[in-house]
Amino acid sequence: MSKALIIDDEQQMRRLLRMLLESRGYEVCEADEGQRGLQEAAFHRPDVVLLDLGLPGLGGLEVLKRLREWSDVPVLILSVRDQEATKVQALEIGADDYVTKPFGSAELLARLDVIQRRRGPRHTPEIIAGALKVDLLHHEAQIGDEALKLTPTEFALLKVLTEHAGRIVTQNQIVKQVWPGQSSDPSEGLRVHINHLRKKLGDRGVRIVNEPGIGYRLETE
Amino acid sequence: MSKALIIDDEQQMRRLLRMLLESRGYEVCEADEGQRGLQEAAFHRPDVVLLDLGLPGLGGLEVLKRLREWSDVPVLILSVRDQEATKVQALEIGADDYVTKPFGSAELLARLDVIQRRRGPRHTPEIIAGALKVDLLHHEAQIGDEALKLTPTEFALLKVLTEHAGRIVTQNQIVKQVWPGQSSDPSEGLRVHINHLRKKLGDRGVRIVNEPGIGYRLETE
DNA sequence: TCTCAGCGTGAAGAAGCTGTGAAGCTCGCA
DNA sequence: TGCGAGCTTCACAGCTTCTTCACGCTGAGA
Repeated sequence: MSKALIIDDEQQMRRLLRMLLESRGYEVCEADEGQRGLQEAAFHRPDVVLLDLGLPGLGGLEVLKRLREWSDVPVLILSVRDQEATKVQALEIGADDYVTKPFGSAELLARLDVIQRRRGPRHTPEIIAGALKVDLLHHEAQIGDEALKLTPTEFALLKVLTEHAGRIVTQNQIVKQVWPGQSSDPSEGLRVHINHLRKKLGDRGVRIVNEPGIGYRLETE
Repeated sequence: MSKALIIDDEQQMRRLLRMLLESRGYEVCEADEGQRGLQEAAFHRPDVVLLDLGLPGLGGLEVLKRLREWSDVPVLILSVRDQEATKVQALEIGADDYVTKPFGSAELLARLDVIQRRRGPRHTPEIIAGALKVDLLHHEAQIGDEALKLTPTEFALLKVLTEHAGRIVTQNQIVKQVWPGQSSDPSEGLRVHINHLRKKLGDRGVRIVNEPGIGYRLETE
């Protein structure tokens, strides 16, 4: 699942974009101002950034320039300005696309797909913790050179734990990510899946530790 | 120096584009019709393609689709049509950008730079995995010396699996690549085509393994 | 020692997914 | 118009995975 960062000062627009992106399965974070946008980008490591040009304070182009100093993340510019010079400038600084408001939602989503697709097929997103490697693109996990055969739920569970390896993840956080949009409480089933996962991890230097009353923590040697 | 291929039926437009591109230092080749465009692409191996949608005969979208079967070359669509549905379709099939005529020349050049910035073209018209060879240019597949007689859908399916041979490809990824720009859900039919493909592969050291709830994996000996 | 909340574990039914044959549909072609 | 190849849809059996339940264990607190 991809993470998107919206940097736009208009709340209306942020809400619209959030709805659009979430309907596509994106995980969304927002910033209403340039400086904060850069912080969010550094913290959340989004897979794609939607950047408004007309920001107060630190302008959109300036944000883009600073972002490009340390990140290759695909950036789509949103702007009311339809002047060619502005577009060219943004694209030259390192934007991946430039869409003028108002825009069609389907086109926006399609262009988002394109700029992420273009990132290069060789780059496979993966999380590593000790000897454990979780390959998000191929839905595969392995310890050392040995592949783990996991069911979809077990994989999602391991992913959450590995993302925060070494730190406690609360049951609430786990349940929210593994069973999104669930109304009934699956924390009963969580125990069962933790059990299965532990068996499959075996005794190979990766273990799941319970923190009573709080949640679980993934430990590696 | 980059090579650019222009596929457009209007001579006026071709001349304009050629001037523009050559002023930027591109080496330019042209085609006035879709079929010829594909031949030129295979022969000259351009670094970027400018494709007009309104081609007579083989339409622009069809050209794009066929090109994408064996090449990752960046493609910029030029069109007089400004309808969102058309744009979305083109982008989903594999276009890298979509510019409506009339366009600003500086913007066009900037967008050309962008789409070349990221991707290294795949100029390998065949994929090999174990005893299996998939020839993308000629639409042929063979195991050992024995040719497989495949339908277009089966070929596309085998192509996706072979590109990631040994690794899981999710149903989502498969569907996106085999049925690009499809709105209805063909994952029902996916099972059927997998079934056909398995029968044609037979027992010759190449098999398709299901990973329940996730996708499929091509295994070779 | 008793009680109780939280956790681990096995088992079984429910729910969902896959393989497969067959029927219906579309489209190009003669 | 009829034909055939290929694609899609449907139904259903068999299998995998998920959920639920029951029960035992442990450690903290009274």
